[in-house]
Amino acid sequence: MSPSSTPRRRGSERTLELLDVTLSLAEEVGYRGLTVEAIARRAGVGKHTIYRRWPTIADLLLDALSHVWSSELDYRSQGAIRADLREQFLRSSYALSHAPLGPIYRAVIAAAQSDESLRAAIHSRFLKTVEESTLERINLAQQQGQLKSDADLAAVVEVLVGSLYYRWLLTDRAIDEGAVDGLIGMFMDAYGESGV
Amino acid sequence: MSPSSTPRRRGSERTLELLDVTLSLAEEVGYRGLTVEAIARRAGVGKHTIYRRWPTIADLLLDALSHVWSSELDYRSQGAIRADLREQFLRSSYALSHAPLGPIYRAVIAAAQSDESLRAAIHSRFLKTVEESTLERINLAQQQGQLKSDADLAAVVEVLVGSLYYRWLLTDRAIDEGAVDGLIGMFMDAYGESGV
DNA sequence: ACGTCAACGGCACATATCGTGCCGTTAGTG
DNA sequence: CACTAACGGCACGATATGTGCCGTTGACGT
Repeated sequence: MSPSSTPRRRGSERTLELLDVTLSLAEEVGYRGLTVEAIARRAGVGKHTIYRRWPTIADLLLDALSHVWSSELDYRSQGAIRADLREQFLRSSYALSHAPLGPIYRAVIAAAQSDESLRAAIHSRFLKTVEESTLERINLAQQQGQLKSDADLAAVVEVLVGSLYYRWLLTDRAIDEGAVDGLIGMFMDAYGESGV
Repeated sequence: MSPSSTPRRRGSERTLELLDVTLSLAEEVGYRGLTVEAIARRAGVGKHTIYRRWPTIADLLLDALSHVWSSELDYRSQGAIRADLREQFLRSSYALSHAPLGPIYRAVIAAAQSDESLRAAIHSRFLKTVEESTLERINLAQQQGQLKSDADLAAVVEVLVGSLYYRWLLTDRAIDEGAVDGLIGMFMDAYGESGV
């Protein structure tokens, strides 16, 4: 055969290839297609090649999430707190609502409902990061006098993040600009220093 | 045989029996045991008897949820808004965190992540009720002058409910008195009329 | 250039679940 | 007492999981 057909066996390159196949499956068939069999089939790979790398499909999906999500997490931190939150929430919400991140994340969260340690893994690998970066950003705003100084911001962050995830996971309402503006408006009404 | 052994075939009584078996399975083996096969096996019933009543397991679980949840939804509405919210949130959180409601609800929510219409069904059958009854209670408080008159309470309710569900579904933090008091404290700080 | 060996693809297997079909039995109705 | 629908039990095909086996391939050291 000509060298055009893909050569086999490439160690860690195979790993990236499998992550890409996982992402493209999520693009095309969504949550339902994210099985070990389907991924192996599409990748032209034995199931062992997947199980050798990830003990369960959840671990694969967690890595696939990391692979696609890294650029979404950091705040730009350059403008007013209201504008920065708005941009960050809209960007995150867009990612949640579209392939490939949306279907994969949904699949992991669904699986986590029957696996407490997976729930903890999701929280420590993703949600904790979201909470912490948001906390840093509003802590900065508080230091700059844009927020009341007596607010318990750590608790506030959980409420902000929770509100978005609730809407995403459990309602059929979109996380649109109206929803984000409403949430941030509420936050600023409650904690913004008047006049900011 | 003596009449002591259960007679077969009882129409709508069988339906209630199946709901009870579903609840007891959730008690004992949790989320993982909630399969049609397992329920049929424990009930000593052919699978048809289940499929004849509910097109999918999700529909069965929705009915089982209704069966066990009806008494948890209504506010007592007799005290101060802060105390009423506290009691209601703690009661709901306890139900979410314990069998049989917790495992069944988790199973339905997991299934709903791959089924948009199921997500809508959950929202309209349960979450909408929760949101509405909470909204009614804090609307009453607003009319009684316990809350600021310009607050957008409908949006606030989504945030309150979302915060509890987020913690329940996606973190390993318990919804304890501290969490509830923190949430309500934030709500009252933001919207309570000073001195209430 | 050649050997070695782990990674690999392909296949099969045991197990579990889903949803459906069939059949003989049983309970409620007229 | 006969009729009929609901029923329990069983089997089936389809699909997924996780593991085992086998022959092949490619990267690496010598």
